Amino acid sequence: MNEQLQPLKKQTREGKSTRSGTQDDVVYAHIFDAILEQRLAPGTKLSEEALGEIFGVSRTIIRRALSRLAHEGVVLLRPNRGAVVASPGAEEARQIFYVRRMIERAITELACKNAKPEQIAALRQMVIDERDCFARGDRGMGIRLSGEFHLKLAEAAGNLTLLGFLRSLISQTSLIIALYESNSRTHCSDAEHDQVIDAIEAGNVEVAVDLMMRHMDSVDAKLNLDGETASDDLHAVFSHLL
Amino acid sequence: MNEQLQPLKKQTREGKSTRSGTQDDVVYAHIFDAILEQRLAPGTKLSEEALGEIFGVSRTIIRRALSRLAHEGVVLLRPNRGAVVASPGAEEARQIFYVRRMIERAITELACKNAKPEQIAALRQMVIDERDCFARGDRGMGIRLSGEFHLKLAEAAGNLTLLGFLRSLISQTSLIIALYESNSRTHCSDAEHDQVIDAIEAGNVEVAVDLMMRHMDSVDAKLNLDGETASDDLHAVFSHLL
DNA sequence: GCTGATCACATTGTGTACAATGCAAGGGCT
DNA sequence: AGCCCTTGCATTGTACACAATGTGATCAGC
Repeated sequence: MNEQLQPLKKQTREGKSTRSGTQDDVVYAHIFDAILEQRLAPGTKLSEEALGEIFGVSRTIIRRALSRLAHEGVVLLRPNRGAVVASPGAEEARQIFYVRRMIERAITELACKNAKPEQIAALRQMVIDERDCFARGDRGMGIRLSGEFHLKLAEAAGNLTLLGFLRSLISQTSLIIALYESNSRTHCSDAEHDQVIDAIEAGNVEVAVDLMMRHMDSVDAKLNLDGETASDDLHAVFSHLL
Repeated sequence: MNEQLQPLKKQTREGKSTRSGTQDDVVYAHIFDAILEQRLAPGTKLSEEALGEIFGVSRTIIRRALSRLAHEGVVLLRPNRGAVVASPGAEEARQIFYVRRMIERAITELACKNAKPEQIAALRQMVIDERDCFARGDRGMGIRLSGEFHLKLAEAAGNLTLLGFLRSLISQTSLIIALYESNSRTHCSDAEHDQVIDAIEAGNVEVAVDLMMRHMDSVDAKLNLDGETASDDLHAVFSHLL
């Protein structure tokens, strides 16, 4: 998925990001994907020079990308110490899930009111893509597509602020899932996504919210935040107060 | 509070921000304050070079500060076109208030459970400071102190994610208040803040949440988002599709 | 032998120069 | 006279060089 390490000098690939140019979007996306796909373990140091050499850009670009990632909570930026992949502890994870649940509830309610038919169609397509991805066994991509489904839903809700918040939440949630997932089963079971769409299309707010909440339940039911997380947790503790 | 426009070269003032060095914090705070105090009108172009000369730092610092401000929604960063002070439209403002109401409800609930006595004491002190500020007629400072009260409350709630979100929301809310406020009366009436603290200290969740929601009501009751906002709104429209 | 400080290296923070892009004014053409 | 193209300027985007800071190792002292 990311074997091209050429200079990628003037890649005009059009991302839908709101940022400045184009290059930092690419770098940002690559690092982000790498984290979600667990090719970058939490606590890993992200050297600016090394990344710059890898992507063929200067540290300026890397720095911007890291800054964005830090603001979204998937990277920890320590002054004069460099950046590391964030490693949220169990308590932090619980807090993030608490907020996400709240946001998702609001989004579901709003989506019932405001979702347009074309947006619902797009959502259904996303579920299909997601299913394909899981069928192919592409784990990292699956996590990301699950996230994008929820983002699309937030888009349909029509509240830009909520959309922005959810983007940040999903980034961190994905990281947490990658960290604490106990069962290797599907993460967001596509059936649940489908059911939510049905309820939204029918405009049934009560059912839609209930389904979404159950969906959230099933997500963090797959995590074992309570128990000890073996060496990972210990390592996380150390890198945390470091 | 911000009259010093000397080079401020090596100011070692220790901010509690999570960012990198120290300088961009200062620049960030100054620009932010200027926006809240309406010394920078919405739509105003924020030239990097000009700001750099004003603050005696290079464009690098300015750029970082603008990036932060953009991420918080008080500045709009247009690729290759520079940065301008954000000018949220009425609908955008309504969405922001909707989300803020939701977040504040959650924070109030959590604060009832988790607030420690020392934090409550700090909150009471903030109300006093706030009152002083309004008594002195310092409008911009008053708006910011009102915001900091809510932030302190979020801190007491003990959820870092909510705290981060509220920070962003307050920034934008303050901007909106500065834009759409109709009455020149007090913004967050300190009496309301005091009542909320009372309820939280008593651990009465129902009352606390109810008071907070009334507080929110009284805040956006002072805004006239519905009617035409005279020339300001028109100007906003133009700078928006620009 | 272990603890302590000092020095060298590596990495990040900042400033500046150059390149690219967008905008505006002026002139030529229709 | 109006429209379009070209050219020049202003501003942002990027890269690089220097300065500051943190880290680790070596060595002296207890």
